Amino acid sequence: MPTPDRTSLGEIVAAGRELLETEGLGGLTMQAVAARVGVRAPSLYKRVRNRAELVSLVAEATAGELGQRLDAAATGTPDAHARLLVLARTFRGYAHERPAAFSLLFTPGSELALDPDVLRRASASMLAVAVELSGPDHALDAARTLAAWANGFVSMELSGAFRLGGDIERAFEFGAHRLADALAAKPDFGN
Amino acid sequence: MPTPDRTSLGEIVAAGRELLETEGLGGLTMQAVAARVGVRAPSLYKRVRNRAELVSLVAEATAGELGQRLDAAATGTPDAHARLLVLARTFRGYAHERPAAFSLLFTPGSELALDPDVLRRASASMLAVAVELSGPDHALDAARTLAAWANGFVSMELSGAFRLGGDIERAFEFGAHRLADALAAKPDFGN
DNA sequence: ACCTGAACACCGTTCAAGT
DNA sequence: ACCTGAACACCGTTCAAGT
Repeated sequence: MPTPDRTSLGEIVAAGRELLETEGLGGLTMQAVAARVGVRAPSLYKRVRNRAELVSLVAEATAGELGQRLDAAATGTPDAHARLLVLARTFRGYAHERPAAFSLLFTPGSELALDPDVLRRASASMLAVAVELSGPDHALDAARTLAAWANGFVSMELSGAFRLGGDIERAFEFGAHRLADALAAKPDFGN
Repeated sequence: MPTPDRTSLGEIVAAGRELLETEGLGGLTMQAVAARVGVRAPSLYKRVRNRAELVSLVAEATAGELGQRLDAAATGTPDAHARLLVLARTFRGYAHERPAAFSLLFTPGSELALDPDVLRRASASMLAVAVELSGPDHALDAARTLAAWANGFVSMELSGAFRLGGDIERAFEFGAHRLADALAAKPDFGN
């Protein structure tokens, strides 16, 4: 005897994202998600294999949203040097807006199962600016340098690792400007 | 009626570090730690307030060890430019050696309670090389740029975020060399 | 075909009782 | 003074039984 669905995968993932941001990853429990969508915990297993898969879907949604923000920011800044600065600030702004989601996405060794296509789209704008700045030969190296710095800076900032005082805003701008200069194509001396 | 101690805080932290590396953070349970030191779980609460404190102590031990490695590597490389490269490679080497401990230490938003003194010592060698390279005015900014890049690079590497092929070794060396150049003091144009 | 209560294994943590 | 079993609240997950 078929029954009308009382929830959906989209609703479940949305509930997971809300709980992540309000209660932290520890508060993202199957029971809390179930309560939020008006169902009992065992019912979630009809849409999701287990909690790990749900957490991965939440992270994937975050990656997609971050990628859209970066794309939107890149559009309308034709100059590559200026665009790198805009991308860096947008990346950091998103992390401040959704710190828990950002932490989840960039936690090292997290065993997340993310769709490669979503990841590709999320990093496309950074790769594009790297191609323009440093030329095709070192584009991948340059993109990885940029992504590593931005990710590392915001991760350390969010975890309170910058404890020696000073102006964090200024440190970020310093890094962004120095990187934009450093990644620009240089004459090739053979390495 | 006093009883001879059957374990110690040092033994407990050591057991925690072993479990972290072999079983992951999820395998670092109070019961597993207790079993490893030959005691029952409730006894651990005589030495440690709760699991969160034990995890913080494990992370702190990691920070201390990493700092020692960096100090040892810095000693004996007087040239600042070369020393930055050595420090970066040592940092990455340690992360590869103890990936789970590294991940724990640098997980953003982890709520770890770390001794500020241990953290200061762990970052001292990076700060010193930044002072030498970029002068006192921008030393803190430069150190943060360097630490952010190194941390971000290794974090992304460990979480498998570099999925576009290419030579990761080369990307690391590229970043290290470009940063060493970029952080060197430049004439001050007023910003 | 979806939803549920009951059950299981496993956590962290507390505490009275042992020695 | 340390250690323990028992107990509690809370997880994730499975499954037979309901509709």
